[in-house]
Amino acid sequence: MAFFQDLKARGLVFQTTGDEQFEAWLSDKPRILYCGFDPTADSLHIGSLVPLLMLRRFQLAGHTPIALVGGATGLIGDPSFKAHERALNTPDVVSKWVSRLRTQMSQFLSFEGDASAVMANNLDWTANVDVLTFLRDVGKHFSVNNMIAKESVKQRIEREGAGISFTEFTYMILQSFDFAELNKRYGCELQIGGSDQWGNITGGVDLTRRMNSAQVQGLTMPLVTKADGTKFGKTESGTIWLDAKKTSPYAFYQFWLSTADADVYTFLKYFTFLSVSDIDALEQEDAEREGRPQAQMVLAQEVTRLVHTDVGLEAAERITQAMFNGEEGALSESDLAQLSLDGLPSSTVARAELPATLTQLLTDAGMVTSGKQVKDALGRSAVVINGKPVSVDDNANPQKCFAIDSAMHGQYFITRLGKKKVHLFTVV
RNA sequence: GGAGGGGUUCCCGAGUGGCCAAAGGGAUCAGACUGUAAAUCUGACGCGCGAGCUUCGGUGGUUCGAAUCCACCUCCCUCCA
Repeated sequence: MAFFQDLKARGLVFQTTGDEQFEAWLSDKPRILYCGFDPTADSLHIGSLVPLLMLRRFQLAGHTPIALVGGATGLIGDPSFKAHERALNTPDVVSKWVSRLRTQMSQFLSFEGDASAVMANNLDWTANVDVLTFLRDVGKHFSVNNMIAKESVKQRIEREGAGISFTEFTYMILQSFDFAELNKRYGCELQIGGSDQWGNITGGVDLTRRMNSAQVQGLTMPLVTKADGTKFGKTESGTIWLDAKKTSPYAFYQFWLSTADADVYTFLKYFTFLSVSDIDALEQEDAEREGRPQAQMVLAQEVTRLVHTDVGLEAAERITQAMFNGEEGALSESDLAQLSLDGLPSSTVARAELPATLTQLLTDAGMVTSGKQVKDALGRSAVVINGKPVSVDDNANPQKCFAIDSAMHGQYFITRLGKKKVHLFTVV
């Protein structure tokens, strides 16, 4: 299937410039494109995965991707569809985040061959532009009338109780300048981004035409949404990050594994490189089968492998296998040690230092955020230690719950809270 | 600089002297049902095993008693200059 047709079949094309002609333009010859990522944290999260994988899709199709990290724009803050003005981060912090993101982004692209990827940082061409030059050469091309008409800032302008600073309002100009600059430096002629970036992208298209007399294009991808309307990418424990130190491969794998049926085939198209026909076939197969679909597992495997490589995937699968196949009693001592290394949440406590209550212990271990939740779970027999449910009466008696004779291999206690939370305690 | 309107527990949003740890909705967590899914129902949802303790932008004050009244401060919004 032709590249652009494939993107459309995956549902990855939300809007493009040039309407009908876009496809012909794209298939005409290899193009140079870019996508920007602002440093708003010390890691990217799965929200950035769609555009990141999109760059890779383009590269695999023979186009040259430029991954831009927003060392400059990150200092300003993108107001697009944000309800509130945000606090500025210090240059120091932003520059640290920039270097983290660079490393993360580069793992998804290839830096070899004809379509070798390029890494760029917009601070390189904005840091030394003085205000007057910027206002005269760049700002003059923007009509405030047009800018305030953009949907992306509309709620900030119209909404009661909100507002927008000049700083954030200028963001669009800064990003537009990036496109013009990348066009000049690298011959970049396409910018891609999430659908919330449409306003910024068209701003760049206009500016490039005015400053460089060049016609460039834009393409946006849909925002990832869930069928039940809740926010994608967040759980109780927070954001799902790409950094293994912030979200372990196991937690990452589990996140994808619990995708709702209503979303899973869409996500397979968004987040994996499996062909659309394979995904459709899988959907067909799942529909004919009784019980649990295979799709979630395929999704979890594919995405975990993409982000955390085979090593991370294997670790995640080892834990999942051991914890959710009802065979935890059969685990050997070395298996248990491996689970901990693989990223199963675990901690070591000295027997003499066990706290007075289970609520305290499980809260300290990070299984829950408050003792109340443990109490609630205890009342429903939802706390299980080495296969044995613990009751409210045992709360004040951890010594009994973690008695040596109920330990696995003399010191291990697999503690579950609910169906999904597992923690390995080593009591010595 | 002037006039007015706001800042409530993760989010939205009620509450204008005691009945308020604070309505309602959302999110989240746990249970039942299932398939580590969805939907539905149930429970929890500031912290604490508990007695109890700490909250309603901040600091003081009035009062037996304040999220609610007063003063000052701070941040945000709207309009005027």
